[in-house]
Amino acid sequence: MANNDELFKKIIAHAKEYGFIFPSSEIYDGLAAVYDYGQMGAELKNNIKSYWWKSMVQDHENIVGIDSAIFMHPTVWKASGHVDAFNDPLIDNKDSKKRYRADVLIEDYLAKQEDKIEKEVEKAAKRFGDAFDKSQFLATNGRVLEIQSKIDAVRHRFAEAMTSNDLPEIKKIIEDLEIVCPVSGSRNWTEVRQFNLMFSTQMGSVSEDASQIYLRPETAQGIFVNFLNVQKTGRMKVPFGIAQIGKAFRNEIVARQFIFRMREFEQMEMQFFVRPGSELEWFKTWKEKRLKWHLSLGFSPNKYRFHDHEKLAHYANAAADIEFDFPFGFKELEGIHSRTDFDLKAHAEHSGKKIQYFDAELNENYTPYVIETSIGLDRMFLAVFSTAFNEEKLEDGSERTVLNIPPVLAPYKAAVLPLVKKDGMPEKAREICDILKADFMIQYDEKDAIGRRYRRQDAIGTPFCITVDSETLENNTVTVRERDSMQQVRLPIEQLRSYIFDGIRVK
RNA sequence: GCGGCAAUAGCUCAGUUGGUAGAGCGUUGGCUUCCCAAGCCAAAGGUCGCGGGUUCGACCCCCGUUUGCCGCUCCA
Repeated sequence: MANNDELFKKIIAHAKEYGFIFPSSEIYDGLAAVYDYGQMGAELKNNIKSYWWKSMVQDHENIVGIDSAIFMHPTVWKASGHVDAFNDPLIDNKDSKKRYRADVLIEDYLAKQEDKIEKEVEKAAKRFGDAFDKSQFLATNGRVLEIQSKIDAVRHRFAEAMTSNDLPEIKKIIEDLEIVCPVSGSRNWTEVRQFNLMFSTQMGSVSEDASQIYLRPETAQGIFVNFLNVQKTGRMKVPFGIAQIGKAFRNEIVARQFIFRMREFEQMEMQFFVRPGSELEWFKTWKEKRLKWHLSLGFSPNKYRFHDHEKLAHYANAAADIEFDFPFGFKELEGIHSRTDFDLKAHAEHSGKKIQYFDAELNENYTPYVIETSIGLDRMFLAVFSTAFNEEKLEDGSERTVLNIPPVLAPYKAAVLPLVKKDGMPEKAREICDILKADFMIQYDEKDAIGRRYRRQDAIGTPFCITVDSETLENNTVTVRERDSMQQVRLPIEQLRSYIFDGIRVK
C-alpha cells in the first residue's frame, strides 16, 4: 500500500510537471478538488472523448450523439428524483461524531410516540375485552389525547420547517424534543446543515423574478428530455441510443483522490432505448460491449472487473460497474444500468406530454426501457494516465520514465528531431513537420542531445520519434523510433504518414 | 464535516536551541555531439501557502486560515 501511495504521488507530480493536470486557481492557493487540464492533458482528454464517440456514435448506425445544455428546467430534477433525494438536512453528534439525517431523527421520535399510543390501545383492549371500541378510546382517553396532540403539534411544526427549509427550526425541534444520539446518548448536536448535492444558481438578473435553477448533476436527463426530439427528427427506431459527453456537477461532501472524485466532472453517457421486457438481454450485451471497448486499449484484462450491484437505485432493475485497478485500488470507472422506464415515465407525468414510441412491428405504443452506459471521463483519464506511467530500468542500467499511452490516445503522435542543429537538418525536419501536421499532432525539438530528446518524448507518451540525419539529406529517408520498444526503422519520408496512421490504429 | 499529518524554486528535498535561503534534476541561451538523459559555459527562477501574534529579529515558536494526504463519515 505504501508503495502504491508513493506511485500515486509520482503520477500526480508527473501530471503536473509535464502539463497534464494543474490544481485550479493555483496562484490563489487552489480550490479544493478542482483541477485544470493543461496543454498535454487537454489533448489526451480530447482523444479519449473522440475514441469513445467514434466507438459509440460512428460505429453504431442506431446511436446518435447530442450536446444538451447544463441548465435545465427545474422540474427536470423533480421528475428525476434528484430534488428529493439530494436535499437531506444533516446533523452531527459532537460526542459520537456520527452523522444523522435530521428529518429521520424526528421521524423516529414520532414513531416512538405512536408506539406509546399503540401500547395504551393494547392495554385498554385487554382490560375492556370485547367491549373495546378503538376509535372511541382514541378520541376520549386523556393520555392518548395528550400524546396525540403533541405528535400533531410536532408534525405540523416539522412539516412547516421542512417546507420553508428552516434549518435552525429543525435543530430547535430536535432540542425541544430532547432527542439523544443513539450511539453516545448525548444531546450535543451541531447545527443542522443542508447537504444538497446539487449546485444551484439563479436564472434571471432581477432577484424577484429570478428562479432557482441547478447545475445538472448528471447528463442523462438531457437525453431523456430530448427523447421525442431525437426519435422523431432522426427517424430512430427502437432499439436505438443517444450519446452525450458533457460536464456534470455534484457538491460532494468529500471530494478527493486527485481527479477521481471532483465536484465538477465530465461524463460520457449513452442511453439505449429498448422494448420493455428485452432490457435485461440488452443490459448483458452492453456490459460485454463496454468491457470490450476498455480492453481494446490494450491494458491488462486483470486491471478490470465487474461489480454487480445488489442494492439498486430507485430507478434501476439491474446495475453493474466496470471497476478499474487504480493506484488506490479497484474503483468504479463506468456504470451500466438498466434504468427501466422510470425516467421517461417520470418526465411524461411531470410534463404532461405523451412520451412513448409506436412500434410498427408490434403495432403498439409503449414507453421504452433504458440501458445506460455512463463513464467518468476524468476517471478514464486517470485510468489511462496512471496505467501508462512507468519507470523502466533499461538493459544498460539507466532508467527512463515513459508514458505507455495507447498510441491512439497519445497527445502528440510524433516528434521530428534533427540529429544535429546544423547542415540543413533543422530545415529538413521543419519540412517533415509541415507534411505531417495536417494529420497529426507533431512536436519539433532540436535542443540537447538526441537521447535526451527521446526521453522527453517518452515522458509525454509520444509514440514515434522521427529523426533527420545526414542520410536524410542524401536520400530522403528518416529513422523512426518507437516509444515502447525503442527500436528504429528507416523509412522514406513519403511513407511516414501511412506508417503513423497504421501505428496509432487500434488493432 | 470530524480527527491526525504536511506545505521551502517547475519537480524531489535540505535548512544547525530563532540571526536576511541551498542542492540535485528540470527550464532558457550558447558550445559540443551522426542515435537513447546525468558533456562544457552562462542565466533565469523563492516576500519559505496565506493572515495575524510573540520577539531587537521568525522558514523555524503560537493562533487562525487555505490547500493536499491518511482514517472515519458521505457517495441519490
